[in-house]
Amino acid sequence: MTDRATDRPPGPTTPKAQGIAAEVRRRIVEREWRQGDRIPDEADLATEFGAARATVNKALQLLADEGLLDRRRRAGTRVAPAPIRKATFTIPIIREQVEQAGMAYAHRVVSQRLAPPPAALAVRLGLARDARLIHLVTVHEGDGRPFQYEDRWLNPAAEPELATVDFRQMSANEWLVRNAPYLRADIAFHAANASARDARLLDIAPGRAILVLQRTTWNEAGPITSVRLACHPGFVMTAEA
Amino acid sequence: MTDRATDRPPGPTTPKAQGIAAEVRRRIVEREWRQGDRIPDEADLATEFGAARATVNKALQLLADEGLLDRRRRAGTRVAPAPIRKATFTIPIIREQVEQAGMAYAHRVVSQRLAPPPAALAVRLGLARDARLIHLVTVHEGDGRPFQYEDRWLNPAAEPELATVDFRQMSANEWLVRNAPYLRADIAFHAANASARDARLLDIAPGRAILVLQRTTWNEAGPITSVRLACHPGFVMTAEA
DNA sequence: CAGTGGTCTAGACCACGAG
DNA sequence: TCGTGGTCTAGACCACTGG
Repeated sequence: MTDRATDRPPGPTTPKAQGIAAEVRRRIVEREWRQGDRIPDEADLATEFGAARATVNKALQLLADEGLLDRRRRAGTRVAPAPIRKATFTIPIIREQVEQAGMAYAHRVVSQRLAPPPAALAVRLGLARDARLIHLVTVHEGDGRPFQYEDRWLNPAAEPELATVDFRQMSANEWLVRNAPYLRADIAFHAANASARDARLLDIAPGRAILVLQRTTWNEAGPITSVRLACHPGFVMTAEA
Repeated sequence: MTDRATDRPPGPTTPKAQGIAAEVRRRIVEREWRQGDRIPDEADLATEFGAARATVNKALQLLADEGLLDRRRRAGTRVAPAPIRKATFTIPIIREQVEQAGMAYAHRVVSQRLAPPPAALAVRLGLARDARLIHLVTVHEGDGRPFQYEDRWLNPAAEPELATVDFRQMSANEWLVRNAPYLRADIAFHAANASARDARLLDIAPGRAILVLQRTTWNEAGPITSVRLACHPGFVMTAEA
């Protein structure tokens, strides 16, 4: 009997590991196993569920990734005392964001020029003060009205093709998403009162609250790009967990 | 030769699957395999890397989760044409957030009373208009100054213990994180100009831009809580990817 | 219909770290 | 020191879907 299915009569299409994870999750949510409790080890659970240990391992790792379990060698597996929950959101292509909202997308380049990085940026990116970067300001529009505007620095040293791209054809946002896989990204967002410049480019009153995203991406050759993205008032970012 | 180590002389401590993932990632980032290209199937890669197919499978699933690969039965594995990248952030206990910033934490309950949900909330949560909820307004302070304030609705029908908790002892935020594992959560955030009430409770000028989080969590019995969290100006939320 | 990924099993060795 | 999770292997069957 080398096959899992031979001893499971109807066999629903739900993978076994997910079923085990769901059952363990239920026991936690319904307090059958309480915060801090140690739960049976993988071998015991494998017996209970009639599964191989590898399958139980997969299920428990899922729950550990969710933050519901703490797993440590020798110490066993415990229900996390204060589950650290994570939420994930997608980094979209702005054009698709606009189009999914049912609006016609357009973007226009406000300015583009070669320039050395400002001091603060040079420090943050770990670049020399005299590095040659592309400074690009772009407005993304939906139905002809400003939707987001980005103030972006691009580093051709990390991504040589950047020097040859025409950003009027395809926005830097989209070009990068499609062509420049990154290894690491830092993201931060905060609220800000629109500056005079923000207000002008987004066509809103100064002082309006806007959501601002700062994102920097890196590959093995160094920082690719760092961008400040100012969103139109009313923009809502959603996530799930 | 049933052991992986016997045929790998030095064997660094990096798990094999991660090493394979790193190598495939490198080939993608460096354009050896281009967006849309089909890559060798699992069996071939297993041969190339001298690993079992299950190990290769694990590595490729990692990359698929990162959004770098598209995998489909029969069609094979391809480099994602427009990698959908995700970022994750942690849902913290506010007290720990404050303390990690080096401030003394305190919280105070502004108001607490039983009340039926407002119409909009009832719809959003799928509750009857006459449901009995706890409406709780709390201010979280760092070094005696307002840090965040929350306007929260709690549903004892989904979490009976809620009815007996003294939220002056432990904030609802912390009690929930520690005691009420949830199955699903919706999160949204946006920027807002502080209303008169926001301004009063956060001790700031009206109109200041604040970051607002809306979060609703659910368990199998229904919605547990829905909260509007208003953060002090200057608050920055960070994420990684 | 047949190739490819998805999943499971049984067995094994290893690394870590609590006791 | 030794129990527990971490990982790998070889083999197997299945589910899906492109050609």
